[in-house]
Amino acid sequence: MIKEFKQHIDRLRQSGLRPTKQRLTICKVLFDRKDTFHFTIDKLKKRIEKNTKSKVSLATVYNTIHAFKNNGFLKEISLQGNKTFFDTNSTSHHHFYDHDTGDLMDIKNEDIVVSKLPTIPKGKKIKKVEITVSVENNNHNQKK
Amino acid sequence: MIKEFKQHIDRLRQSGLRPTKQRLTICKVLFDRKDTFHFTIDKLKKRIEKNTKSKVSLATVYNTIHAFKNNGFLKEISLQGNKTFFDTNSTSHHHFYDHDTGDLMDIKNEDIVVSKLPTIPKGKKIKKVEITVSVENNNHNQKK
DNA sequence: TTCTAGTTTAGAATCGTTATAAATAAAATT
DNA sequence: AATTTTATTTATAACGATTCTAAACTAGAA
Repeated sequence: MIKEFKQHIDRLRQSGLRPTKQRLTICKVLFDRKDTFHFTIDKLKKRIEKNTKSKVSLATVYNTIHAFKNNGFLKEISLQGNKTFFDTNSTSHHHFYDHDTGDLMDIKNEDIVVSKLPTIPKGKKIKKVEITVSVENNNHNQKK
Repeated sequence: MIKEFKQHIDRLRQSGLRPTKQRLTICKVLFDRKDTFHFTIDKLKKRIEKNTKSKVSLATVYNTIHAFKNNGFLKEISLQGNKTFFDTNSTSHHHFYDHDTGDLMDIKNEDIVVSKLPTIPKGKKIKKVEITVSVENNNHNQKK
């Protein structure tokens, strides 16, 4: 029972976050799976409701996701439009964005190479480089 | 008088948009200048109020900017967080995002080279590639 | 001049997110 | 183990950005 959560408890403690019931519930939903995935707050809330008996308030979902993001458990993804996406893959990587379906897919860091970068503004340093490759169906804008 | 707007009227007509007073006012504010720039709807509204006698309702600013974007007069810029930026430079290019000040700066297309791209998902083609280089002050996270 | 479809407008509605402040729970102290 | 402290959770209010609505207006066509 406790064992099930041992790793999550440790990780939370290491970041100075108290391992509360709610946070462990969210950890389970986010991290106890083989593959990483992308989500919006809204979708996560629904997934929690569907997959666990615990109830977590919307405010807590927001609080927790931000705490997780600030501690490097999650990445926030920049996308056009006003939807905010998060990614349980917190390693350095990039994304395909499917314009037709709204799907996001990871691009491994080694599958994309930037061989020339512009001069960085004076007094500044690079914090991160984000690349989004938008794709669409082959038959877009086809003449008949 | 009319001459002043001739080019804007032509461009609007070519896109099937009626050259209304409001659209021409916005065209003037956006395009009658030497340099391109980045803006939010909010900032544009204020600029219109300050630089012209005409008044344009907020709803019309939204309508017009979306029409302009859909017709390729403007680019929408993807950034983390929920602020939506537009760019009067509609040519293909990328951006520096200054994490400390919130400033956006253009990166010319030729100043950044992607020499390896991942395999595109089946049945899809690339629509666009967007690169955002986030920068921050050199002294960030410095130990004293 | 009249007609019609497109456009503008103020204001209401909606959406995602953050703030508030009271209740609760975890950890530290006794 | 009881008490105190501090962090966390919660429902709900508030907020800012954006979209919707439907009535008034206007450009261009007939």
